[in-house]
Amino acid sequence: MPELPEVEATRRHLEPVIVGRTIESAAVRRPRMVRRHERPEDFVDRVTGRRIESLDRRGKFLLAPLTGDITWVTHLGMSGRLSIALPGDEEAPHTNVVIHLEGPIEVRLVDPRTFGFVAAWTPDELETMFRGRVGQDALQDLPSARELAQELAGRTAPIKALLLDQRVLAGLGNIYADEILHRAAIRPERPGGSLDPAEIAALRRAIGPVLAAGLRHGGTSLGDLAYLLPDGRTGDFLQRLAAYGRAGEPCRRCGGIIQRTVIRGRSSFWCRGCQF
DNA sequence: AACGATCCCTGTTGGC
DNA sequence: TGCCAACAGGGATCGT
Repeated sequence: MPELPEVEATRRHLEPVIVGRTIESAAVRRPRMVRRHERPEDFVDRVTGRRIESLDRRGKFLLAPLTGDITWVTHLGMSGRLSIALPGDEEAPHTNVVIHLEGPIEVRLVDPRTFGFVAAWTPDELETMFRGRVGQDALQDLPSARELAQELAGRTAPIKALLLDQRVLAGLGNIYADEILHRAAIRPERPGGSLDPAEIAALRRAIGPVLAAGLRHGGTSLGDLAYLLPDGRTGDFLQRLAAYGRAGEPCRRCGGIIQRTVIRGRSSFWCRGCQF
């Protein structure tokens, strides 16, 4: 499922192809995929005729500023995928939004579970939507250990839940949160405020390498809902996971058995032997 | 304010 | 073998 590394892999794949091109039209096949607009047509109207100035990312959001102060925003949800195609290419099932660019080429949003979405926002709307909802990017703008300590101070929620909270840190999802906690040797159910400075430092140090490894291996793929790179390759990071999905298997670090517990309704995998 | 539960959605999985 | 309930999860929303 697309977390920060998968979204960044998508960004890097699309950027050289779509930046500088003008959006000629857009088609919304699943109205639900357009969020924060009164009508799906409002999204279409807002993006049509504008040129893509860049392709950026914040957390799991892809941001494409367009000429005329509108930003095309895309979130992949949990099963979303963006691909480049030529008009006439066979469409994958669940192709829910198609952006037609000059060329002509198409950007297709395929998303079976429709948890993803697109929107087109003004700078004010973007600011309003992100303020209080999306924190600093976990890869490009990682907060210092001191800043993290301030975020965690006094918090009673499990550190796992806080890592998933996009306001604390933007970009982590269930898989990478578990991997980061394993690398940092911290149990997921520990109250955020119970972490001492050394543990917070270890947690912070674990974030970069885990995300970089995910990015290096092309993202994580899970079964048939596999995250697919835009050109169709599957990532091989799944086989390299240390904790996620490995309940009952031996820990690669200490040989202990990986446990599965449910935190905030989400599966959490951790090692009883080396996470404290 | 912080926290936890619930809901949305559909393809896959696992148990009988 | 076949069927169906359970499961997966990011983010919005709501109740406490």
